[in-house]
Amino acid sequence: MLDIKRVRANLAEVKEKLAHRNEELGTFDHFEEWDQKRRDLIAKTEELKAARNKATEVIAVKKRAKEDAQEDILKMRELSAEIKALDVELNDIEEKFQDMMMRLPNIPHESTPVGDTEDDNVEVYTRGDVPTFDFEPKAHWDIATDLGIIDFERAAKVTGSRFVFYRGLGARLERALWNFMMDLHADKHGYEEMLPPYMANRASLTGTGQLPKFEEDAFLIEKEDYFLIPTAEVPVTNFYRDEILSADMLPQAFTAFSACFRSEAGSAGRDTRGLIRQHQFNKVELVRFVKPEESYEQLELLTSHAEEVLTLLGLPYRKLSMCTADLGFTAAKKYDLEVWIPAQDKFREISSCSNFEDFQARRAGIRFRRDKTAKPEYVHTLNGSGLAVGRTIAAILENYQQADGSVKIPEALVPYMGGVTEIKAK
RNA sequence: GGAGGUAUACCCAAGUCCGGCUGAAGGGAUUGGUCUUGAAAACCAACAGGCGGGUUAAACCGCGCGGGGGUUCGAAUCCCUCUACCUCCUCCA
Repeated sequence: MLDIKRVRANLAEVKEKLAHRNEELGTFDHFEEWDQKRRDLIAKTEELKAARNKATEVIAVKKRAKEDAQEDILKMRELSAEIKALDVELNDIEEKFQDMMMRLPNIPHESTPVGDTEDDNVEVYTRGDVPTFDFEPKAHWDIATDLGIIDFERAAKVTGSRFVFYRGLGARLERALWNFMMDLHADKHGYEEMLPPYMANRASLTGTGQLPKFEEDAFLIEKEDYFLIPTAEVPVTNFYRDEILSADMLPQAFTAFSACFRSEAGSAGRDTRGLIRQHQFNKVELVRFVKPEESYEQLELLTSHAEEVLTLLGLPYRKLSMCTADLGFTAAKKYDLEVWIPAQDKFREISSCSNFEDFQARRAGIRFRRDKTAKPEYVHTLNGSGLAVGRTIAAILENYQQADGSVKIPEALVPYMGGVTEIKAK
């Protein structure tokens, strides 16, 4: 959520900055009107409540002295009714106002390129060598199916479309990958390992920004009103919801493996084949809680941690600075890492690393104190995929495929594969 | 799933039956001070933080006893509801 005072004081500037986002701004046009009405009502009700508090004291004193207070009580009856009516009015405007604020996207950082479409994303650099093949490279779904390590058809039977079975060395490769990633982040990059719940409540999804605007993207367990997490970002960021941390706890970094669940509403027909867009996929997530003044250097750091996974796996990738139109709802700045997918002859997103500044912290109430007597301030939160495991499998299968249909295992993974160096057809 | 219990400030805890000098006793922790070569102990003092309105800043005002709603002139206290935790039974990886 945006800081209401900041929006009020810089309304024209905020409008200008949000205009470059590819987002619906809903009822934002009413900001001034509703903000004023809301504050007027607050002033009025609080004035009456102050009067009520005084009058109540008078009655209490009379009652204690066994005097008659009937006249005061009758007057108070009217006053209370008036307060009640105004409170209803206030709650109504408050609800509309809060809902409007919760549906406003974050303000882009000044270093975020301004743009209108994804074509305006800025390439920061490309790393690694795009492989050349002296044969026609196959798509990963064909490679995997031919090797018998992934079964799309039976998953469709057992569950439905956009689900998958990994089997044999495919399942092993998936497990090897997330173990490799978790070890790298926990042992080398200094993240604390975390294993979160795979369901989260409404307050948590609101805290990280999936709700109220994007409810249709999530799977809901109606009976409990729990959501299947779309990313470990949700439970891990909300770990500190409604808490005040001490400054010496910052920066704090967590890495979490989880399954992720997305309804992919609105993506019908896109990436229908293969591992790129599944309803359930595994991901290793990186989350950082930091002081405001260091969040941009922390974004570079976090992004470099995600990049190192790609580097160690020998996968060619490029780093994009996402423009205002492609930022996502919650981010002030975002880097996407895109891995080379040979059969598609293009780079595809495999990691998103974002600085949310205080946008999530404000929604989730995550604060810190610089010292014992200081006022609490909002932390800045960041996260990034380190990496999406399914898409990494797709990239490995395609980039490491051989003419005979076998796939070499990247060196860094061999120890995690029990020494297996290639996957061959049986 | 069944039966019962609990939720008060950083922690512990009184108050709830019987609504009103309790926005909250008491203890611990913490912070500052006295004493001491230093520390401990002892003693003195401060200690609801937070959110919202308001203000250049203050003052000031409102909210607040797990969350939400209700009754009442007035709610920590009465009623409803939700949530979390605890005990016992049942079931279960």
